[in-house]
Amino acid sequence: MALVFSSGSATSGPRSASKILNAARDVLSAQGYPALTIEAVAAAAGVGKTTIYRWWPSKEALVADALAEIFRADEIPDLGDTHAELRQAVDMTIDNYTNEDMATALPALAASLLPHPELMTRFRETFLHRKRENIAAALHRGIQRGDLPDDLDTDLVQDIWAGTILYRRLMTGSPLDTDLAEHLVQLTTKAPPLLPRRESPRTSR
Amino acid sequence: MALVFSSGSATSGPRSASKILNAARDVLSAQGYPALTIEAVAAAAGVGKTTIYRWWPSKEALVADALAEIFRADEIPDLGDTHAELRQAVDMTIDNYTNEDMATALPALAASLLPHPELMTRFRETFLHRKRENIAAALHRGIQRGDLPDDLDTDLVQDIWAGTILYRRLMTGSPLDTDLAEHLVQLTTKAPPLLPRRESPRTSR
Amino acid sequence: MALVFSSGSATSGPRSASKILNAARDVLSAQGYPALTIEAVAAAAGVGKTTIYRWWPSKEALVADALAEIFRADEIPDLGDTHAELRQAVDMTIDNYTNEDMATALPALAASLLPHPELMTRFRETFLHRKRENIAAALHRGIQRGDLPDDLDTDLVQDIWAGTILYRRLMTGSPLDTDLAEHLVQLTTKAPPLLPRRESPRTSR
Amino acid sequence: MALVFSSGSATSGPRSASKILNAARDVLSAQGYPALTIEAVAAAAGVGKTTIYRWWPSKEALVADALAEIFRADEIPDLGDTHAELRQAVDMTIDNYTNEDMATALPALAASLLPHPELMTRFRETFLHRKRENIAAALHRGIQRGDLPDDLDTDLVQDIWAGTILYRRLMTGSPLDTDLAEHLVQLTTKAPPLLPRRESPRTSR
DNA sequence: CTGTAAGCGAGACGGTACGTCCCGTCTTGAG
DNA sequence: CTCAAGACGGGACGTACCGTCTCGCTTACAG
Repeated sequence: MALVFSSGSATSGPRSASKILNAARDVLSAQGYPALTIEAVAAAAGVGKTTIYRWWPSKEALVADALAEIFRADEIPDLGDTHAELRQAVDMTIDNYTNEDMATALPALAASLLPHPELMTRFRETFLHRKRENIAAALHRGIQRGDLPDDLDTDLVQDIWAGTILYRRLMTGSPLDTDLAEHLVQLTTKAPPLLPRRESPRTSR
Repeated sequence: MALVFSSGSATSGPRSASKILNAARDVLSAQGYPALTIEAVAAAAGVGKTTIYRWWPSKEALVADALAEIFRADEIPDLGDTHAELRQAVDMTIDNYTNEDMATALPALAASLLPHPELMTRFRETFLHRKRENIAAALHRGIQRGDLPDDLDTDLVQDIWAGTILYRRLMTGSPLDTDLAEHLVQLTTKAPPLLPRRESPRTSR
Repeated sequence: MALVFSSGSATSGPRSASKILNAARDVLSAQGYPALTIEAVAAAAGVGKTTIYRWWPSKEALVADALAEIFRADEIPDLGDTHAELRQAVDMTIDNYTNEDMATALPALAASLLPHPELMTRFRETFLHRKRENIAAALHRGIQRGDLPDDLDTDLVQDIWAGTILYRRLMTGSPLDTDLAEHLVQLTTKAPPLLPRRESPRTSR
Repeated sequence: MALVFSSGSATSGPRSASKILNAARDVLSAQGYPALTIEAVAAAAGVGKTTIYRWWPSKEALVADALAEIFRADEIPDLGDTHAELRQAVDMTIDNYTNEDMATALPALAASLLPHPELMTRFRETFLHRKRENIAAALHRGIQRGDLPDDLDTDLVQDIWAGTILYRRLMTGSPLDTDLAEHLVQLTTKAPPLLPRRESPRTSR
């Protein structure tokens, strides 16, 4: 993922981009988000502040690029097993939020982008789009196999998955364990829970 | 809700507490979270900075108290209709995150409290505990009525509800409409998706 | 001379004014005018930059006040001896420009004020007015005694004295010794003025 | 005058020397000395910063060369009239300091060179030496004609002339008019010198 | 002709200082 | 005696230039 928040053209990227992004993550891990100042990153990277400001318009953009590099959005391989694939999808999301830096910084980042719709859009595309596409592909395979309902709302499924995980991380502090993962998967596969406008087809509790 | 983040004894509350908390919300609404500085609140409240620092140890504590006053955690009345009660619970959560100030400031607040477990605990108790108790009461009524499974994981239900709503507000920007509310309610009432620790009874994957 | 370039009211002057002005002169002496930065003065004074900027609008104003405190503008006592009084006047001027800090910083200061007529006016009044008044008083005593011509242009006399001294200090580097002082005095009192090393007071050319 | 402050050999001068020196004066006239930065000159000259640094070691050296090109140091022609020749000498000095750029930049330049004796020496030679030689020649003609005292201190005369003019320009802001010029000339030739607005009473040249 | 190296424009780079904003603490003066 | 007003030491902001450093691109001379 190539510096989508940097203002540099794709080709003439900053010479010290990786030095800077690594330093940003180092500072984040070592001292936490509040200590993640541009000056601290510049010092940690052995770089002038100017160089950072030359390529990233704000701390937010820098953090976004730094996190984007470690945000997992893997393709889900076709395992022939819908349940296994969905577990892999959920586990990937859990991984993303279990990562200390990500959990610390992502919500702060999202919160600080909220008032800037244009940046928010870039943020969504960078962080979420690819991941959601990949998971949607797995869900569609499940539908074609007949393991999932035809009219499954793949966006809602993903909102529930990621939302629940984020919420536990951010608000309740409940554990993100295999139990949770399994629950979230079964939420999709079992019964008719996520079918829009249906009269519970195969449901006979 | 009484100033749980303030360091003052419950009785000898600050004389200008409400002036200050109102000013905090005014600044938040008018100029956004980044502009919500102690100095700005003091100026808006016509109060010395000292007075604010006397009662709240940090900007976070002040914001927490300011938000706590407008965070809805109503008791769900016994309507005799499980579905209606659950909709009321979900709608209340949606209301909380639809409020502009809340949506702006709550995630930022939570993110900034993450590294301070002790404050985080206070935060959870203040904001979530009462609301969750009230919703749990409604869920238990549903269980007793036989409308919901005996072993429903009421915590997980609430994590899913609030998580999905927060996630859409914070990350995807998708609408929080009645469709979503209905989906979230049906997720709980229909089929067996949210039963904890089961060996997926009638499922042959 | 009380902080004429500071923006504080005369009464509520900065608490750390003298600490700051001393630090400014220390930095000037130790490291020279180019190193005389606001940050360096703040550090040397053990003071925040803010405190300096609160009271002085610019480095120039600060330097002006710092120099004003050591700029000599003494009253010339009535010695009954015109020649002695004028020597005292010239010596005072030489003293001012012999002082290393003054010689270094005054011309730089004046040069940097040139484009700001309003500041330049304040500068003139602060630095020159009192001194010139005092010297003019001595000159007028000389006129009344009949030692100096009735229509002596006291401004021009002073411009010549100070100008020659400044010019030597700034441009030619020639020494500012008693010879020069005597020449400058005799320029006013006697003719012909520009003969080197002579005793011959009223020597017919 | 050939780039005495440039570090290039006289022969292999910079191709764009005049472009750069003109640009320097343009910036000086248009935006003042504080805005006279290397980057601004480079931009105005359509030249890379490197090119400037290749030939001039510092901003001071560049400014010195730029000013040297417009600093008047003409030979005083033998007019057969001492008074007229001296007026020409004084007028030339006044011209030099009446020029807006010169008055702005020369004192700043001299002040900034003060702590660098080696550069200061080069500066004096470049700017002053030729001019002083030429004026000294005129003074010597006056001595030979018997219009000036045999033992006139030609250096002191020039220090007084230039010093008074510089001082008025830099410090008092008094006008540099023909009255002043005449006074300064008469200071050398006659006594008593410092009477204002006289019709040269005892003067029958 | 043509290669090749010096001179050049452009501007990235590590830095320093700027002047501002806000922090959290301390001091003062009016009611 | 309280408390608004705000001075204080400090840290980070985002900007402007500094002087150094690659980059390719002329361009002019040597082969």
